[in-house]
Amino acid sequence: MAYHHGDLRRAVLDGALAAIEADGPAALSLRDVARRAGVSHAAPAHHFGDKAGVLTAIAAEGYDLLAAATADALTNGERFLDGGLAYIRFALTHRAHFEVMFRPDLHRTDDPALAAARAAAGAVLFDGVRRQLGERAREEDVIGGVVAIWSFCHGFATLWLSGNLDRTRAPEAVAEAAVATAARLADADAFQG
Amino acid sequence: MAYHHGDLRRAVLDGALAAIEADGPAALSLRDVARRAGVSHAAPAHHFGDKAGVLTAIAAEGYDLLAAATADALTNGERFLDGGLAYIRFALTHRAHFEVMFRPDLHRTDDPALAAARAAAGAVLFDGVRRQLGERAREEDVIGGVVAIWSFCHGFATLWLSGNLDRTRAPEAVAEAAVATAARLADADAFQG
DNA sequence: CGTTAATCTTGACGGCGTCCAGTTTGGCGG
DNA sequence: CCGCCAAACTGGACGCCGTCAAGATTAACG
Repeated sequence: MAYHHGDLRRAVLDGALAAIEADGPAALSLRDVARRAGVSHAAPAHHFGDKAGVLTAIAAEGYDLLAAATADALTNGERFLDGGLAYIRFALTHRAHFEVMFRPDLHRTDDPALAAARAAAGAVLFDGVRRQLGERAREEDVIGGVVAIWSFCHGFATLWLSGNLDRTRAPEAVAEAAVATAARLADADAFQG
Repeated sequence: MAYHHGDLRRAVLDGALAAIEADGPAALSLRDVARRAGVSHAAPAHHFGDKAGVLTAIAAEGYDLLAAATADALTNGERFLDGGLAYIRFALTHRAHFEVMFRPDLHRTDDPALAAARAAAGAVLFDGVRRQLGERAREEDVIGGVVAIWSFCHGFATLWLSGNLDRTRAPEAVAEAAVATAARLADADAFQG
């Protein structure tokens, strides 16, 4: 085994992601990750400083991936919901990233790289909604739209990942059906009882 | 210090809840909880068997509290959304419970008491939606309504708790504004681009 | 080719969850 | 009122963890 690993940083991230995917973020052990990477138990700390550093890097990477995944759908998607479906698809296919990103107690929220990645991903969301609503849309409506679609998609993804939704149908189909139902209920003034 | 604590079970739960509220579930230490309860480090295990046992009990208690909190609003609420606002309010005021309930990797998901509490809370949600839609509602629509309102409210609560939403306004106001915006967008066929 | 900085190792420390054998205590049958 | 049993709790041990400090190894560059 070479003294220098080559790309230990990447290896630690990948090992941590695999471990989180398997057993959740709580069960992550840096020593185990180091062991699997064929490296001493203290090596990871040299690249990330800290366990929180590893999770911070994962969260930042997650925001980058999320921004890339949603950017297309939100700029080119035909429907308001297409960006949302991309969000859901990201959460389900990058479960480990997703679970770390929205757990502030696990990482250093003041990390500059993380803050930048988060801000960029947020900008993608806002711009996409603004574009859907047209340039003359009131800022108030943009915010409302962002909160609405973000909350729905985030909640759906979280509930799906935590096993609270019926998984016999495809997630996209379930989500679309829910939105369609909600739209019909809104039309029928069901929200006002 | 008396050899018998009196109600150590409750003391452990309360101590754990306080610790989770302060630093998140990942930072929970049974030894620390025992210390604060004035009891030996191995005492909690005698009541819960396990750290996962403590978290399982917290999750079950959370589902009971959630069911109670939403039952009123969903049966007596005038609007479809009232139950949802109760859900959000529960999440924000019982943050520790909420954060454990939806993290299956932290507790024993096959625990009978937990499964029963979860099923009861789910039944409250389903019945509330069914009542809002009328007895003649198709099961398909009930499911769609449940997924829609549950996803939105759960996502909103999660995003709020993780610090991703603007907290200068009251959560209920932000949530209602988002729903109103989404309803108008649905009316305007904005979902279809 | 030598020096310097980055990379990694080794060992130590305290804290953690969990198991185990032993101690104390409340409560119940007599 | 007493003795006894089961429940509650203690104290210590074990292995694993994250983190720190000091030293060994290597890559890169003048």
